[in-house]
Amino acid sequence: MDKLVLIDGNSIMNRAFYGIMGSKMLTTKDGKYTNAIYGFLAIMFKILEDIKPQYIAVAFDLKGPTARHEMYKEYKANRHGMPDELAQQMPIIKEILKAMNIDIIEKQGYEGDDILGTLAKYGEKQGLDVTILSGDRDTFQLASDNITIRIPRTKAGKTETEDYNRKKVIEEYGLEPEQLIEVKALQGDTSDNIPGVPGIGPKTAISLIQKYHTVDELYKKIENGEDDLKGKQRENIVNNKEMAELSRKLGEINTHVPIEDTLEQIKVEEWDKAKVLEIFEELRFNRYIERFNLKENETQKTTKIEKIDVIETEEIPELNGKLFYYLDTVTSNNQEQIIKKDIIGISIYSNNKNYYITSQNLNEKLKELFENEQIEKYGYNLAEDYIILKQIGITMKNIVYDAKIATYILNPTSKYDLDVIVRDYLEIDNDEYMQAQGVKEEANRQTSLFDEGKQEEQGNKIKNSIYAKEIEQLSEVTLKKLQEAGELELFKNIDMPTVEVLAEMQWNGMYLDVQELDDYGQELKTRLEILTQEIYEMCGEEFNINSTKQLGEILFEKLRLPVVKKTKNGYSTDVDVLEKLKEEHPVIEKLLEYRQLMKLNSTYVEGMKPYINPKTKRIHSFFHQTITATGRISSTEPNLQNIPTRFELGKQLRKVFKPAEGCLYIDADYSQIELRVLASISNDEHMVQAFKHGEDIHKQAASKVFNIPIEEVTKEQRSSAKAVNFGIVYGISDFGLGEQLNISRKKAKQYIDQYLEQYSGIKQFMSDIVEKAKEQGYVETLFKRRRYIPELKSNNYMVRQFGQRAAMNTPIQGTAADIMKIAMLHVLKELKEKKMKAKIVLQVHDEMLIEAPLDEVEEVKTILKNNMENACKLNVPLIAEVSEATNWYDCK
DNA sequence: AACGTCACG
DNA sequence: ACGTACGTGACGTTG
Repeated sequence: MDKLVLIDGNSIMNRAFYGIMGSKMLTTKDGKYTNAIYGFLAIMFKILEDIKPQYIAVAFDLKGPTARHEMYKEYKANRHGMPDELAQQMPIIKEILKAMNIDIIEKQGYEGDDILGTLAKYGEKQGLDVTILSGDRDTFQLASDNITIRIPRTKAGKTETEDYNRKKVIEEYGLEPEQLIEVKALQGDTSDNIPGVPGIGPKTAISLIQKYHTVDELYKKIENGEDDLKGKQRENIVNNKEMAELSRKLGEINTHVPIEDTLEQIKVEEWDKAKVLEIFEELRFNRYIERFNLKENETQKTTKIEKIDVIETEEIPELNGKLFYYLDTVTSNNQEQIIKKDIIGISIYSNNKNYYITSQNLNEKLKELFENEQIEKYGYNLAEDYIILKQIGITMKNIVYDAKIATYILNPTSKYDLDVIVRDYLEIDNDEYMQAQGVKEEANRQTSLFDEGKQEEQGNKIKNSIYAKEIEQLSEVTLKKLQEAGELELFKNIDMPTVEVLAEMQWNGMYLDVQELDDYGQELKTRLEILTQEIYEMCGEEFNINSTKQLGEILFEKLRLPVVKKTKNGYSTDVDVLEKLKEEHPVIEKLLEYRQLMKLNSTYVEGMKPYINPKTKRIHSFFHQTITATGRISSTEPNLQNIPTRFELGKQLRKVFKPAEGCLYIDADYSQIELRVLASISNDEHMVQAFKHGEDIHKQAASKVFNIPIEEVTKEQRSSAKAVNFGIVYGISDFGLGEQLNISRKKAKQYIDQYLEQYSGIKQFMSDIVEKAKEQGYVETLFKRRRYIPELKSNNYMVRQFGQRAAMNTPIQGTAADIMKIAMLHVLKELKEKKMKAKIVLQVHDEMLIEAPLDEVEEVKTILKNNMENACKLNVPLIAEVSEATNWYDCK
């Protein structure tokens, strides 16, 4: 029997988009998304292989209302349009299908489902065996003996499929496929916003239809009093007859769409191979190009995967001054380690050969390699290696190239798993690479029977050797690209040296007094107990205060407080809302305090404890250099960059962070660094003057915004102007400023207009930078750090607006981040040169914290101040405020 | 896994 | 008519 495959284009694209997104977002060079296309094709090729159909067609939805919207204007009203990243992929998949001569069927006013249904029934009549590929279970109503619905299921990352024909539907639902329409009529469908009958879920709906067969019959029986329904349920069904009937119409797939396409047109044909190849090359779908031999006519550029031959040795090979390496590590359960990994070997790539070194005295070999200042180190994620080596007493020297950092600088808004960057920059698929090596492994297995562990060990050696080799290849490719982008200096002079600074910071860690932390936590917990009881009492019942859902119900339904703001799932109960409700009910104040204490206790007391290293009694946070879009550092496990400071109670926590015995903390803060950067790069006359003359910048802004002499500026006006200054840095919007200052949008707009009128240089800078960003597709910091902003090209207004703000903010935030990095590495350099014992222990964007022995305090203060203030030359002075104290709290 | 909330610069 | 300030990370709840 001939076979017909019908694909629901939108639903499969959706599945593919969300399915592949989690693991790794596929993109082309210029940042276009391709993950949905890739996934769609994977699913389609699979079904073509399985079924080998003679006929195939793909249905897509067109934009615009359908017959269902006419019946019910709320239909799919809860759907927000597909995300831009997906929408961009739709025209491309259609182009590919065209090149494959696969018929695309779209029909204005009809949904994909209707087209599929019509074709399926038509095909069945023509005596074909039909398979519908869809991610949507609604299509089950189409199942018959000759029509099968195939549903892809993602199970633990793997895509499996499940087939539903008439028999399977009856097994699972106990109903004929057509009866599922009746079920949906009662049950409704939240995803399509089909109402159904309130209070009836899937279980009840199915059992009702099993008993009454159809909605029509159900209501007939009720009219005749022949039903055996009771109570609330009967009432609901009776009262919602119209809804049920409407829902039935909405849920039924129309199998009578006027479609002109003939069987002849949907016949499977040969591809236009040249065209398909062209598109696949652009998308860099090398896997598919190979699989379908699309290059057969071209000069056989045999992308034959070479075999990796690993030379196992105890000796260090000839290196030519460069070490391309990848450490072989195993997880350690030694809780005293900062990074719980132990080195068991090292893969080295040199002179086109792969070496794997393991020996009785591996550590000695490693020391010889890594402490040798003559050998340049090339690797991946060296900050981690730095610590792992440090744990066995080795200090890595001459760090030159980190593939993670290089690719981060080339594009700070993507992912940097080694396998991903290898695919992006070398066009190598490591899975395939490994598999190709597996053949050798397979052969091994037959000659001698190794145990499982040995096999795995062998696999790891090969894998690590592939990595070591790829690091060499990556360095060639990315250094060239960095040069082309004008980012090589940034890479060499700023970001690479920063690797060591951050690794040192993690290694040093911050000491904290556990006893004091515990006492602090105890006080919080005692107070929380009391608050909890008080809140229960004032609300007249016990509930989970941490649940916004439950809290919302209590506040806005039980206590009938006015609803200030909504979230997409219900009532908002955030601080802004609670602050506005303070006068309405005494419980609000308690809630605000509860929230504050809860945060402090769970995040900062309990959350901190597990990270205290039992041996050093310190916290060794990770400082990530490749996370932010702007070049800032981020901190995790735990985040030490967001320890409370704005409110006194929270700030107290900083008292538990202390320097070691015989040491002091020296803390240095840049004053207004972002506004100074803005002044400098915009070269705005007034702002530059203000900073040159050491004026109060917010006060000056107030005098300009409110058009009054500087002496007459009130506290409130200064604080409003401060908010405007912040807003400017963020890429201002009248709404945002209004929200922040609790003033009308109109008023906020006045402030902004007045501000930009006065600071005309800033106004100019803002429009120039957006213009430039649109033109080039990226913005740059003073030190040439790039951020691509594809959002500017979006068809979505909101996304475009965001792109504009990012274009304005990134040069400012990013330049400030660059300056801080420079300052840090100069500070560390000087400390090292002078052989001082002082250590950098923390960076918080514009703040640097150093732990210094008493006798070094004065010198460290000078070093900090000098290096921070002279990190670079701007049109305005850079000011660093330095303080010292016996704990972090007292650093002012 | 996503959301709401809240901590920081 | 829509829904917004930039950049982060962690926690608890809920689906």
